[in-house]
Amino acid sequence: MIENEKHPLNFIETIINEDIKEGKNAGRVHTRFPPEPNGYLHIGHAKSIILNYGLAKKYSGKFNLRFDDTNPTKEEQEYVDSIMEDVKWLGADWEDRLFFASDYFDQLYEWAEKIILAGNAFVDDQSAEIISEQRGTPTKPGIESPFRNRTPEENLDLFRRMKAGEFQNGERVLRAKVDMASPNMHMRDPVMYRILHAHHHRTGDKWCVYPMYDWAHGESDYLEGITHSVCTLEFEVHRPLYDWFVNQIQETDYRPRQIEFARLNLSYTVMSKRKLLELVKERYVNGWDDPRMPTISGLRRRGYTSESLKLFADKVGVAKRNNVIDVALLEHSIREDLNQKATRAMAVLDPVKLIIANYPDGLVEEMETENNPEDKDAGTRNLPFSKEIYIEKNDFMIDPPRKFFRLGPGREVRLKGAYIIKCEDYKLNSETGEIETIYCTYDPDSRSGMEGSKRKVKGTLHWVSAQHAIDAEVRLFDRLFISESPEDGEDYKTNINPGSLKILENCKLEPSLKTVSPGDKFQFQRLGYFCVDLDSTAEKLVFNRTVPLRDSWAKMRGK
RNA sequence: UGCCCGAUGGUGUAAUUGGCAACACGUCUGAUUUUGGUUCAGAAGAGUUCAGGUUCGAGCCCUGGUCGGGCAACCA
Repeated sequence: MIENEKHPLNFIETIINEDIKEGKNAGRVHTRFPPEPNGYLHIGHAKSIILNYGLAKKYSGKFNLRFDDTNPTKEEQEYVDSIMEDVKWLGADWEDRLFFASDYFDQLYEWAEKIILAGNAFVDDQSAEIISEQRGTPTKPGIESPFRNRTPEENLDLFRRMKAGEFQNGERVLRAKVDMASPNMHMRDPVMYRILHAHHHRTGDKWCVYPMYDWAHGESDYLEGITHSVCTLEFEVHRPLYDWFVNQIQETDYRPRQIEFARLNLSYTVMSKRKLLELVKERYVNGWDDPRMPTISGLRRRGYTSESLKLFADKVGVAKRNNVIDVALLEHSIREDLNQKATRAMAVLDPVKLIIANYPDGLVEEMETENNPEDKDAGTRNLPFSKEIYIEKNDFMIDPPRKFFRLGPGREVRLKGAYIIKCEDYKLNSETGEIETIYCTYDPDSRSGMEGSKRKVKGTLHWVSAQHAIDAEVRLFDRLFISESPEDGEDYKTNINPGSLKILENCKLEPSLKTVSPGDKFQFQRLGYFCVDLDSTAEKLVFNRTVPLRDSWAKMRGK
């Protein structure tokens, strides 16, 4: 349970091992994922979910999903629903432990009264501005509120009246009495409750005082028996306060422990909820689940599998230093997964007609082809072949360079799973000058499987029989931002990639793809991994390109 | 002029109680290949932020600097 010989321990596992060794919390491990329902989850959250759930599994512990819903002005049911869907999709199973911080409002309130009675919290009548001024700055100590020394009785009375709704928003707050001179700003008599006459998505209008994060979070952990409360680095300075609050209410020697790790950053994208919200609201993308978004729902729609995200999280690791992960690592992870699983298919995205002059008119042959060379159990299917086919426009060049292993005048090429053909002639469009038709002959003895097919031929092309082809729209995505770190400049929006979405209307697919449904994943041979989009219907098929195949030819040409 | 973190190839993460830096991605060769994919073989690339110290020996320990990040919502 402690060791995993495949991987060295990350620093959190090291801590957990020590805790277990020391017998802390009876050796239990219990983690949680605590999202605020004020936006959709992104791949950074995926890292956290996979980490927290993974720790629970590894140590035979438990994992909770808890919504941190202490601010009714920002939170919505829509987000709760999407978050649950995403966490579930990632395979993190909270079993019967779905919680909300709002479940604990009564308990929290009761504890707050106790802390008041103990003389460790007081009601402050001052405005937010004044309180903020008195707090000082990181280099200058704060000064104490004039209301700091009210009697517990007066504080209790005031707090009860706050709860009863006698005051307006902002009129009073409950503050913990810690230390206004602390070098840690968070210890300078932090606010525990503020007055918010707002409708809460779960508790309705029952409350008009709402707990602040620092007060609610650690106590929620405590109530749930969380042992290791994993969060991101920016909460590091909150830890003393986390511990202070737990100290106020602690009854046994059980203690939750906050551990901070570095959040995930990805090159060529933004990760803050605020910015993602902006992209959605200002229509730079088509919603939270736009396949270009780094959201979990966007990645899912794009064709990413949850397994690929786990592979990714594994490669990324867990540490405390700030990082920027190359998107290439994400792309590698999905290729790694899909290469094993995706059914291969023939699809021509930018078609040009090719006529095989010596192939019998009207003949249709069924070409048996394997569904996945990486998986023998995937079986085979038949592809119809005929005199007129489509190939990819960029698989033909009139005057090809030496290293171009594709079709050109006088050149021979293999049609994957079918015959070897030779280009005899071509015709250009009289107006545009673009290639319009390619004329070839085929070698009847070169059908796949025949002796004649064993010849060495430079290139192999994918193709689709013209008369059997079905039409589809294919959406190609590029990175949403031009810049590797779009948040560096003044305004990240100036770095938006105007060409991040390209829609191809006239794609030709092999007929077996007629009956696909949204979410189905394929490798379009020689092109990349594609999945059926949510917009796809039987009348109009729509595919998303998840990621292209590695392309050493494109790389050569780029140089 | 405060407090808290962090610093290892281009990127990310490792390095048993201190024992001459490993893995992954990326890059570059070559082989195989009816996907210019996959697979396989190999290469380049850091001497661990700097300066001292302890030690037979330091990426790991100590001291001091430098650089980077975080902290001053009635947000989380």
